[in-house]
Amino acid sequence: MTEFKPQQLDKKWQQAWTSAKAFEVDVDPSRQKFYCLEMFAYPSGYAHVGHVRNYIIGDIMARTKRMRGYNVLHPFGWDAFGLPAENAAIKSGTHPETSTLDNIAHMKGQLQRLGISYAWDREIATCQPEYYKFNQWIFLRMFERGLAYRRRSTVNWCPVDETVLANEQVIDGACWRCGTTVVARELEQWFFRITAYADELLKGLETLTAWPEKVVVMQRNWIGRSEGARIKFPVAGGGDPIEIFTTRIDTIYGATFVLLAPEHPMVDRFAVESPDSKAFRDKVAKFRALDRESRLTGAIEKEGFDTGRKAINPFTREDVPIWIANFVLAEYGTGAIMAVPAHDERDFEFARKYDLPIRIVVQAGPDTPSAESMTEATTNYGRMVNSGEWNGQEAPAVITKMIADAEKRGIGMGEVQYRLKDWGISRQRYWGTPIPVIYCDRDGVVAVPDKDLPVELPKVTTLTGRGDSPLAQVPEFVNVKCPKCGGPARRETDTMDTFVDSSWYFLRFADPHNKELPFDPVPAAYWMPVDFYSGGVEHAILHLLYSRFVTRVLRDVGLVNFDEPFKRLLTQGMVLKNGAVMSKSKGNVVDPDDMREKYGADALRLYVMFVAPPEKEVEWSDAGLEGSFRFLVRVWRIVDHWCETIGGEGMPACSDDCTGAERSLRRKTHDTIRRVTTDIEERMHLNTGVSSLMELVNELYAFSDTTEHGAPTRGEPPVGRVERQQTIAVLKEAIDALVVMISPFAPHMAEELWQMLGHPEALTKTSWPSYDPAVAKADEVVVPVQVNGKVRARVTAPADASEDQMRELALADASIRNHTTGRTIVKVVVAKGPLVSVVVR
RNA sequence: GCGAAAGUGGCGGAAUUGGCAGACGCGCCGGACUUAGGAUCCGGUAGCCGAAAGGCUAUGGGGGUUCGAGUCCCCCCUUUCGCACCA
Repeated sequence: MTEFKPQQLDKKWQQAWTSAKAFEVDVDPSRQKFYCLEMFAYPSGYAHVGHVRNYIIGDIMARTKRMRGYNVLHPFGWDAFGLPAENAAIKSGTHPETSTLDNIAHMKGQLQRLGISYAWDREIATCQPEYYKFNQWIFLRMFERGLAYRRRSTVNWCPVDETVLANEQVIDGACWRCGTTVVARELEQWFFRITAYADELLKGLETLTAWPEKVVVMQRNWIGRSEGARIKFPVAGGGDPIEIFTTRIDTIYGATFVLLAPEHPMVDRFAVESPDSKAFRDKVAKFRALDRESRLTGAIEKEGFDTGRKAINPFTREDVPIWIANFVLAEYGTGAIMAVPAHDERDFEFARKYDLPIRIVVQAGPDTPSAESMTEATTNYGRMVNSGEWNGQEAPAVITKMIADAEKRGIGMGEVQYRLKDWGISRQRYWGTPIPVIYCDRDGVVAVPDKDLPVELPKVTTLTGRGDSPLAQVPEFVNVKCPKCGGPARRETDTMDTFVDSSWYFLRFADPHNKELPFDPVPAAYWMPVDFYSGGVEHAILHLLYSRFVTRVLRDVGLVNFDEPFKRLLTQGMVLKNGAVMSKSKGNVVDPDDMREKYGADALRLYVMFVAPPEKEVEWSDAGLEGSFRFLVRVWRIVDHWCETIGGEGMPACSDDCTGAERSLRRKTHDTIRRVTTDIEERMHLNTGVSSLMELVNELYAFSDTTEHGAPTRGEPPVGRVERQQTIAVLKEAIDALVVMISPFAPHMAEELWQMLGHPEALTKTSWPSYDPAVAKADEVVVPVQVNGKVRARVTAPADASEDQMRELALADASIRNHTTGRTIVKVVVAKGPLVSVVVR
């Protein structure tokens, strides 16, 4: 009897794997590859069980696929740039690089102690010049293609902290740090033209059949494609016409006024031309401020005012008033809309408030409400009325015709609008990738030549969090010679959004040490795309959309030969403690190191997989962890009990000469192989995979009870011995399979047991057991028999019984006869399952 | 407000294609072993009626389709998540 000492086994086998380089891999075109990836980590300093759940999920997949014969790439890295490290530096004075590298070292240790099977030779950290050099390289390729460009844009600005805030850092319109109301500020910003790929990103979603539907829908909505028309409304009194965007040109005869966003360029002209331009301007200014706040805080009362000007509806040729409204968005469409109060809820609300005319032009139902009596807009498609020559036609068919008509008359055109906007990547921050651009008075915006990459981040020692970009305060960094003319020039001092770093790191893993290119196309073509990607659903849009975009850009650059980087996606649920997400500030963190010290890495791994399916949120339970530990001890004990008798090489294989109990154990073994394999590989239901293994263990205990020495008990258990060769063979088959299949979950224990069973080769080199359907097939089946939908009896039938045989057996059963005598049998259904259903009257 | 997902024992959860509801685990109850048991092994455990055999009721609520519904359809309730004036 040997004792299960998980802490010792953890160390022993982790060292063995490292020195054997068990998880390092190379390109091997003769073998099928499998790229298993978990979203890399922000090095916050410690990983709690919520984080490591994701890594364990990936590790189950990686370890299983390895034993299933695949050449498995399973790398890990660090999303090492970012605000928290910089903010910590402002507070504590520790340089972000120091704290980041310390954090990485600690977290790496945590993951290694959990036995996650990473190819650590491929580890990357985005804050290393060797990595971010290629952020810059990719930026330059995008710059060359016009996909990286500069323009003024409005940002969130905190006037007290004197810095730009990301949208997520604005809480109810105020700065998250000091509570000051955020103001809009115009800044020159770099953008990536993701909108150029909008249609492609949308279409590509259709190919992502192994992604959660939810994520696909979120991306689709985020891209927000809508087809419509751009229509010109001439302004009475001359000048440029107002262009509006609409998806409902079929309602244009009901457009009784036009609305402009407060930021619309024409507003300033109207203000100048207004009789009281000061009052006009004041009202606009109020709206502009209000509008910004409304978008940050949510809903706000619709307000507007009449400009006093008129536009001409190009279809009705009527004069319609032009108003300015706070709910019209400047950044969507043309920043101007035609208002159709009868058929748009928002326009209806606005028209009622300001007593503007309402005209019904679509008859959606049999009732015809009057404009005066209607209480809400009717937004459905329907038959057109009050629409001149178009009367009687119906949307959506008529929409194409009307757009064609508008095009013919030169007053408009069909147009597609997206909700998706270009990706602003400038950050007025220190801890990120410098944007590789130089500004020269003579040559303007000049790209840093490839040979000068990387533009290294200088070591700034005093970070205050105030003022503009910290890099602007480093003269040695800022002042350079223009690469074109050699004259004095200035470097760009903004850094890149860290989402740039994470939008291609999965490609770098294919070739992580390349000094010339982000990666060589050949290994990338072998390893990519990622076959299995898991991570938090919070990245459903940003990271995953950016990655899909950058992958396509690199395809157009010629580095990759596919469109979609992630074949299968799993969004794992969070681990809660006391009903809340774990966080340092809440003090409800479960530290994997504590759990591991108490129960060992395997029990923790097993518990986290057993408690619920990976997608689901779970509540942490110490008792549950204890239960998983007990199960491992139970496995240990039964294997230990038998290993002397069944272990070693050259043992006989199972034959057909089985007793009933042996048959039944073999059946269970093979059925378990089938279930566990599909649970892991196909369904990713790791919890039911574990429960199948538990059933097999229960069966092994029961089987052991039938042998002369009984099941193992604590104290002085007898070593399990049997004489019969077939019993030994059947036990060996079951126990070997059990140990291999439990190894993804409990790799340290499994390796030790495998060794105790006398196998000379490490488990990491072993093949997954194969499933024999003939063995798993039962000799006889229990057939439930229903009478009028209720199970009244169970009859035993041969496994290959015909429908007729089953029907006869069912009707002959005594208790079924009790339910059928004196009644008429209307129908007997024999269903697959099998199951017999009798209908009586 | 709109959209999506979910709701199953005391608890976490199973039920793969419309076919035996509650696998597996936690907890609880009992037995064995024991000086002892908070260890281990074995057994029981949805609720109600019944001595038992057996029966009845049960997958948020109400209807429906079907020989048969946790699963499909309609209405309602609750929870969670996403979007939130995108014209």
